[in-house]
Amino acid sequence: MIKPALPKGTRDFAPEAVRKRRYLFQTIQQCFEAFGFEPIETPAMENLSTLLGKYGEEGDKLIFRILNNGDILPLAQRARDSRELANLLAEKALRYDLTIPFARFVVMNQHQLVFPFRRYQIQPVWRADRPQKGRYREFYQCDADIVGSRSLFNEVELIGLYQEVFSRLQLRVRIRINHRKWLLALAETCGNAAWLTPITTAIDKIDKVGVEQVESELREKGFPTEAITLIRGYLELPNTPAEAFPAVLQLLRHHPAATDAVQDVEFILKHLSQNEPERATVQIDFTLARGLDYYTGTILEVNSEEVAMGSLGGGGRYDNLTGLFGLPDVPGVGISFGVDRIFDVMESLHRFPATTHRSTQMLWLRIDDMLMPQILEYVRQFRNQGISTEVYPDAAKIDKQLKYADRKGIPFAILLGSREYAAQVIGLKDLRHGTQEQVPLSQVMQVIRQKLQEPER
RNA sequence: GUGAUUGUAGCUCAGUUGGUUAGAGCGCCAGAUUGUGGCUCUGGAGGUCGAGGGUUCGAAUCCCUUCAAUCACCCCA
Repeated sequence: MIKPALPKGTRDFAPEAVRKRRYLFQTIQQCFEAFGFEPIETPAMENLSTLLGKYGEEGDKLIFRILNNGDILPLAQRARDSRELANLLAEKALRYDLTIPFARFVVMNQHQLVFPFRRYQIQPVWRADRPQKGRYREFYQCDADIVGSRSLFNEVELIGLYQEVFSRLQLRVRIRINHRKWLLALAETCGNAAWLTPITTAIDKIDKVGVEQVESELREKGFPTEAITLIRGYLELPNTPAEAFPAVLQLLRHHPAATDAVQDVEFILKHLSQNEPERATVQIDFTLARGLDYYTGTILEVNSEEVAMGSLGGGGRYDNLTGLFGLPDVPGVGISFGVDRIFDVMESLHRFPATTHRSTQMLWLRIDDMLMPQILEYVRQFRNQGISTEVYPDAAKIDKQLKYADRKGIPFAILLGSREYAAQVIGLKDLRHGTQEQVPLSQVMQVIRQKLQEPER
């Protein structure tokens, strides 16, 4: 016997979880559609070469590779080390995110698409990460991107989209915004543009480890004292727009990139809707880094205000994503929703609406098989009316049948046995209140339909 | 890739310095009630104590190895 088990970091979803997840997908999808985004889908697997090198060195390690079919031994023998071996034996890989496959899609379909192209995509992605809280090896992303436009109104739109979705889900979140050009200007002001990556990965940790740790990490990596002083100043920048913009410009000595970034972020904040106070707040966070190498402008990240959890979504602007696939000068900006984490947050806050539970509305009990033809006919009629209906299949005791209805949360059970038939009625039992009434056979459809429309008490 | 913690019934967990036949609650099945769920009562089924090895007269308990899960780091949604 094989012990039943799942691969690490993957999950089954029971009926209730699927209903709740669908609620999230539907909410997000409705918002995407309301904002005029169009759906696309791409394959679960891509050519390995499409994905390699797009997510940084760490990212490459986390790509799930698909072993080639056929006789792999001769190929394997040509490899000189395990890295080469891996690339020889796998030509395909599972997609790591939705953005790179989207870039490939845009290049391959560039002549058919209408630009600026707004697309959304809701599909699973796979990462060979070690799983932990809020982190899975198979999870869904819901992406919305706008490509073919440099306008900052796109950023304004996408932030509005975040606000709309989380407002509909009744989750309190904080949207943080930063700009890659500030980080670039910081690196250059420190003396070396190549320091961008070590600086950003170091300061990204500030929330967790604090300023001291960040500084000691930089010192260990051999950063000069002046650079560390500058970075400390950067970390201590105020975050209200009125103070932040002059301060960052002064700190970075009016570096042209820093000036660009100030203009961009100022523009975006100015155009965000101001008169809806219940919406998620947007705040400048100079320490927000985000790993993915392709971002060049604005970067965004969403966090719950209510539950400690990794980010619920993120995104940013990339000015040359399709350039990697031979189509230069297609700027874009996009955001992603992490449904699996949003699910965990909603679940821990019991924030799913009650309507996600119910499925079957009524159960017809199997009491007297002589009457089953008639029961099946009623069932057919109710189903045609869109009322979700079941018949208990086994000739079990009534209490077992009722227990089934109770456990499944079915609100109504209907008894039609020989006694009822003799009186030309059915027994209509309301499981929620424990009441039962008799309804004449001639009025069954009418009375029950009315019952189901009554508001729940 | 690195580190820590935990593995006992379907689930959540007890289990004494190593000592007889490993327990509880919940759940499941049956009965009390041959046509009425939830509540109650009675009874029953269900265990390779994660796996393998070692120490011992004797191991769920001590030691070693291994596997798995969880959490944290790195990184990320």
